[in-house]
Amino acid sequence: MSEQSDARTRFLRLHDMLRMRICLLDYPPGTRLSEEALATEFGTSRTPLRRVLARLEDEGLVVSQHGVGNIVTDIDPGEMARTYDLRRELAGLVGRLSPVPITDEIIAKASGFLDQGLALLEQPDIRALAHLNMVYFHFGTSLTLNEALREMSERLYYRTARIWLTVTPHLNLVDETAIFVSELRDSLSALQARDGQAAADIRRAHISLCIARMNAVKG
Amino acid sequence: MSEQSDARTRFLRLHDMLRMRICLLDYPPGTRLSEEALATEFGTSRTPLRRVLARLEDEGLVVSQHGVGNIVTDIDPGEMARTYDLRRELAGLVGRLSPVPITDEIIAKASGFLDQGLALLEQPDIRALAHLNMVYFHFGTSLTLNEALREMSERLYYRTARIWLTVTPHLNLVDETAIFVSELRDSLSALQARDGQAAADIRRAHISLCIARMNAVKG
DNA sequence: TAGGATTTGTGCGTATGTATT
DNA sequence: TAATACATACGCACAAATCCT
Repeated sequence: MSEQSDARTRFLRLHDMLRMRICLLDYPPGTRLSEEALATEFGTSRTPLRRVLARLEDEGLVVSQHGVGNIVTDIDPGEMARTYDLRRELAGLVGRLSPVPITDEIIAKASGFLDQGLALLEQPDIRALAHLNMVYFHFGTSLTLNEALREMSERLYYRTARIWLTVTPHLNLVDETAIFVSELRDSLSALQARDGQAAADIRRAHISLCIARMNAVKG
Repeated sequence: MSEQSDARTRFLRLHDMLRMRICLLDYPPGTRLSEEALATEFGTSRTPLRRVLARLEDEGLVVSQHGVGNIVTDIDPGEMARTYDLRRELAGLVGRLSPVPITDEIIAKASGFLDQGLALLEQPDIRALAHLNMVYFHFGTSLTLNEALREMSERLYYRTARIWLTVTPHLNLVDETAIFVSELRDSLSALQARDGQAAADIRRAHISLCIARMNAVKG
């Protein structure tokens, strides 16, 4: 079985939680993450938390300064734009490097995402939209067997996830939801045609469009 | 100035040293890296070393098992092949995503690498070749301003650096050196023409050829 | 400028897990 | 199976750095 050691399980859980809080802006840029406060909250000592914060620092989500604190990093628009450029290219590669065969199970998952997206259209919620986008992104990377491509894509996703949430309030939430739903619909169509490359190209195109919308807000 | 805190400087130094030892096969796969032994060697306690080992684990170079040790990871040929596939694509992207203008200084550096390569032809040395390859790789990634692309490329480089060293003994060292020198020569020519995309394409092509040579050994 | 409050970094003793005898 | 040896994981006390008064 895929038993995990207790320590590793806790590490992964804490890392996921903190990363989620950062990416959903529960901890906006500049927030100080106190080791002692978090240790108290999670019922551990500082030591395991320091391991988690170290990884978040490696991932570029916090910076740790001796005598100051663990500070959630700021979002540099220029760097975010360049990171999106790379994410766009990686999204296309998912269809070309070791793509998985499209199974009925995959199509069912895509169909499920579309249902959830349609539900969000009825009852728009930026936080739920961000969460669905995150889960859908993982689904997208699961369509390649190239482990390195998956890892890099996800790493970059979490580094840029926040910028979308900060910009969307300036856009129209309903519009953004509709755009996302149309992506889900296009993606499902491509997968139903058993065309993984087309599905990847659709995600690639939508990243391009997302970049354009964010640039429009900036300008 | 770019002052670094003492702790961070030490962390980076230890991380570089251990990563180098792993990638140059001073620590072959399966080696156990004892926290206490390393702490004694570097004159620290185990705590800072655990931070370094944690990062090496995040990078996929070691796995840490409670009660067992920090073990240098094994090299899975299939995963290495897929990682090389991605490295090849990223090498091409360096020429397209935020490429730096080619300056005389850059050309001078490339010229210096060629000189060092030629010196290695006179006196072949697999270890020196591996080291020059590493420095040249960093030079290659410095030709893009896209930070994420640089980071991902380097991360993947260190993950695959070992497979080349394990395969080369089965190839001909002089031949491999000559191939590398020809890459340096082609790269210099492209840069002298101020064509960064051509330089990136050359690196991309050489990664393809390297994959082919390694596959030939395997078969 | 100096000093105290607060934070992260370090060192070490102990708990916990693993492998071997 | 149990006991022993030895490894990493953890918690805590203290050192070092920073900030504010």
